[in-house]
Amino acid sequence: MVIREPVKTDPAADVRRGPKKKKGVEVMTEISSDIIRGYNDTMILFLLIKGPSYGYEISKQIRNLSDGKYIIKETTLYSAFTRMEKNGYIESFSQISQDTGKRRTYYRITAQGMEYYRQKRDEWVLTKEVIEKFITKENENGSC
Amino acid sequence: MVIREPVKTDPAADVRRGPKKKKGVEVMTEISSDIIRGYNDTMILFLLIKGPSYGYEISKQIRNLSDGKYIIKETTLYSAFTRMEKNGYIESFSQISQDTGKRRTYYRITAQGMEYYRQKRDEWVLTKEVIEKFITKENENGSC
DNA sequence: ATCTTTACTACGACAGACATACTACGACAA
DNA sequence: TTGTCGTAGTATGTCTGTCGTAGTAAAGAT
Repeated sequence: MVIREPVKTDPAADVRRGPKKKKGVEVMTEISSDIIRGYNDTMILFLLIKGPSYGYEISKQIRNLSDGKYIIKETTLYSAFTRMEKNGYIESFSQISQDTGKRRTYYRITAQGMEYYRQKRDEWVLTKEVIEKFITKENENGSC
Repeated sequence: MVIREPVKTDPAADVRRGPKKKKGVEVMTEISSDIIRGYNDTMILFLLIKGPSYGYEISKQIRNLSDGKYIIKETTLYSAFTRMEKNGYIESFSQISQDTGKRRTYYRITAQGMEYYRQKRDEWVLTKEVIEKFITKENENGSC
């Protein structure tokens, strides 16, 4: 019976918990989960259009494509997979990778998934327009 | 004791339930609550920067500024007010309007609210960049 | 007279993101 | 040989913002 100490024992903790906040002069602007919400699916589908992939790879690709600005949480990613498979947007299949020889769960996009992606893309264009009407460029707003 | 019929008796129901979906050839692309989530506060604050206002007016201004593309739900709006007041982003005061003579709850933005708005604005710029990396322009993506 | 607009409030449900924690295996270093 | 790192996940429960539903109430329009 070991009393859990506040020592970091789990090496993968950073990935799960997200990047450390830089405490310093400048406040690190981070992408909040509220705005990305609902677009995680879109990002995953975008990557699956290029071909089947699996969790860990998708995760890395999102990090890379966003220049490290957005790191998707593991739980968010895998729950997105489950949800999208249930909705028929993706299909899973198990396969042994040629390089590691280990079994992994791959996902491929379906026709419905493509359709959903296109819808989300159109919605994005609309939403962007609307939100930008409420965003001042730097400090151009007269009253402040 | 009246058994509730499925007849629409409430005239304000449209505002609460949002616009009717146009059933026809083209599928109406609507802004989903998932992407606007978290930016309702930002939109409200943006309008309050220009001066104190109240629920109904804010609601109309959002509809107008977005050319009717986004109609905020009443419950969303008023719960946003409550939340933001609790967070210190806005202050409320009751006042009788000159025109109608009726008492209304007005809100004004605080310094903290301005700070929050600026943060959200910066976050938006970042988020937009990231999401656009995952959005293909129309059908330019090679594999489809 | 009844409908519409204005101006709210209350309550509960839902869904996506997240925190926390755990498993398992191979590589490589101290 | 112990420990850390990278890989590749699963399980479970919490939080929060949005939304559906349902009221109240008074002034103005038809």
